[in-house]
Amino acid sequence: MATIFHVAEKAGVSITTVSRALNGYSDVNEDTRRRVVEIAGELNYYPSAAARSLRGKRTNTIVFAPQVHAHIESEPFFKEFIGALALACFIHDLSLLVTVADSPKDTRELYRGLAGSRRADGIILADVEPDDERIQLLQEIHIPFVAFGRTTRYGDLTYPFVDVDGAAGMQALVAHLYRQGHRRIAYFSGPFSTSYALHRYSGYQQGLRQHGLVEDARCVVHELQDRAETQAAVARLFALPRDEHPTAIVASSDRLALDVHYALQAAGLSIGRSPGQIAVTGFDDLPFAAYVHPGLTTVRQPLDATCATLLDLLVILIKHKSEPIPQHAEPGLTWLGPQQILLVPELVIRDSA
Amino acid sequence: MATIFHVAEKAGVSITTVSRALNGYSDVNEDTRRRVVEIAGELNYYPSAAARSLRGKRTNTIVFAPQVHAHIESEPFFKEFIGALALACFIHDLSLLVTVADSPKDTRELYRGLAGSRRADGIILADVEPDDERIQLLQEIHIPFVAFGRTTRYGDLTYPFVDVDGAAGMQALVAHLYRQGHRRIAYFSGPFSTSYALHRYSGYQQGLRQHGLVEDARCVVHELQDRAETQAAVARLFALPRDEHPTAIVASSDRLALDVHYALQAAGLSIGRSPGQIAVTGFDDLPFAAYVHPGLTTVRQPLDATCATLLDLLVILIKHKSEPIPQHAEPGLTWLGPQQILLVPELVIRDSA
DNA sequence: TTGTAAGCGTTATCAC
DNA sequence: GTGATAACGCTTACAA
Repeated sequence: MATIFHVAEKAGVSITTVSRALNGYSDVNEDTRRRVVEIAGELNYYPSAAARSLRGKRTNTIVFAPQVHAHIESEPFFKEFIGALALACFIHDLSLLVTVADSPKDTRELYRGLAGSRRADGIILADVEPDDERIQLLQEIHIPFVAFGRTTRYGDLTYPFVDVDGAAGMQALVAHLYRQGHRRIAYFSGPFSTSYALHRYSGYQQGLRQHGLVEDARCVVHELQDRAETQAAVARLFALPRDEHPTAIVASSDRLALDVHYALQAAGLSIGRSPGQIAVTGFDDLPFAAYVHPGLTTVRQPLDATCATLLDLLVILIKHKSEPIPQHAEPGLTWLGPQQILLVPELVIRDSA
Repeated sequence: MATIFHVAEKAGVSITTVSRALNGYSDVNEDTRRRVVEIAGELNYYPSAAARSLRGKRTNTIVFAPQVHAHIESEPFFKEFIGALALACFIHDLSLLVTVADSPKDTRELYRGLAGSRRADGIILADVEPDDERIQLLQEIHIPFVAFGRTTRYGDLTYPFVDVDGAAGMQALVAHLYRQGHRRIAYFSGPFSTSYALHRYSGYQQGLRQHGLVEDARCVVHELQDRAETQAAVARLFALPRDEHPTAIVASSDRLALDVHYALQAAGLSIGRSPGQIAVTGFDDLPFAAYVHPGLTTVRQPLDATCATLLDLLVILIKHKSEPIPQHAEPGLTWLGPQQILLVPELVIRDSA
């Protein structure tokens, strides 16, 4: 494998000159540079990543470290996320390292290891929990990071994040349902272990309030874990007196909406916008949302924009370490605080609601 | 950030001793080792990955390098794949680097760069094409790799791969349909740019032959690109004389099966196993397959086993570089050649067929 | 059982 | 414009 020495030798110059020629320094004779570049090509020379990171302080690598393995397995959304992130990294000419840890303890160990071994310049966090202890850990460790998602205390605990405004998305959904004539709107949610679940729920509540509707505890179900529980919840809903049946069910995610979908069909209820049908909505706009029948009305997370923004932020943090971040204006983007960006999701209306 | 020097200093020993103590060498006094380990813990010391790779010849990193960006975006399967691979890497204590390249030319450049910069010990290939030029490139470059999927000439061009037996899966599907009484079985396929598409199709043909059925060119559609094309193809199918209508449609992937699903419903045709309904099958068993209604009968790719096997193979290749691979027997696993493994997929029967 | 020292392939600092 | 040379943090002969 060719090293800088081989190139230097063949070009008849010193390694210093090779390094400078290849790294675009100005104080190199143009002829020399051309020769060096050409020979580097012939020899198939690429600088050793290890030597570079050892010498310089950059690895040009960032880590995507989702919290729990369970998510990577079961939450289809995070698969989408990795794909978009890989693309964004490619654009930024960064390598993407993907790690998984099973338990919170492993996670701590993982982060410490990542920082200690200087394997990466920065970390992208996901699955942020309402009171995520990783934030503090990373701040202690002193490694640049950007989270996808907010803790509940993001106000005091100042740290960089990008989040999609789940509350706004849910409000748009409720407004849409209201316009369609719905007055009894149920809400189904998965576990509240991540904070986006909380935001989405509060968006639903705000949406109701904005239209003068009152939340009915019997129509709100939290912590739904699997399809069986969802089926039971749907059954309870339609065991209510007939005039108290909800006409729409808002699910906290597309995944859950599918379960609702299934449960309704199993219960012999029809899904859609026509009178007599039950409206169903999701959140995320996963690929299958367009494919189920009827097509799922949902809220699209701007995945590419999210990943691009995450990386933009992270790259700045890595470069300037502690300089303030310039807050530029851009449509669909709100600054909640320094380095704290909120993106607006988009309502996607299909036939289910 | 703590280095080996800090640990050595605080422990009152030389850096050699620290290195040996931490790397589990036998010729270190037990007391010394304990002290070193303890101090390393206190100081939060982790060896620098860069220094390690520079000195030793290992990076403990492998790359997942799917061919084309388009796949990462549009082929849901590869998202699943990354998740499973990340987990397998975690188990092997390896870091997983994910890269994407847009064009074949970029891919060449990417691989050369990966090898040249010694960023990783090995590569996992995916999206293998019938006559994939990357195989030869990687062999020239001399970097250990294992492919997920076969070229058509895998017999002569000896290279390591793991593949799921698509032909066997399709045969099982056809056999299942035959048992259900189907005699006119259509086949819909996406582009033949990857070789698994070819294998699946030939499995369909073999399946027909095994049951004395004859392939009807009018019921076989290839190179389906999007939903519109699929809809048109379905329309053509049912524009045939009534007694020549197929009673089942075998799709080459779950993704395509969803399009078929959609097209049939749009055409007012019902999907399922009852008389008068059209049977539909997929391939992959993506998460949504269980969620669509009716549940999609399909073939499950053993994803975890695939990734585990890929890594087992790759790790051996990295370690022994050129030693022969021991071919151990295991259920559901066939050795096609040295370092060439075929895994058997599993029929998953739901309500769509 | 422990320490000394060489070297992995870069880039940055200085001198020429 | 160019070239020695030190340093980055580690592992591994070799010496003690």
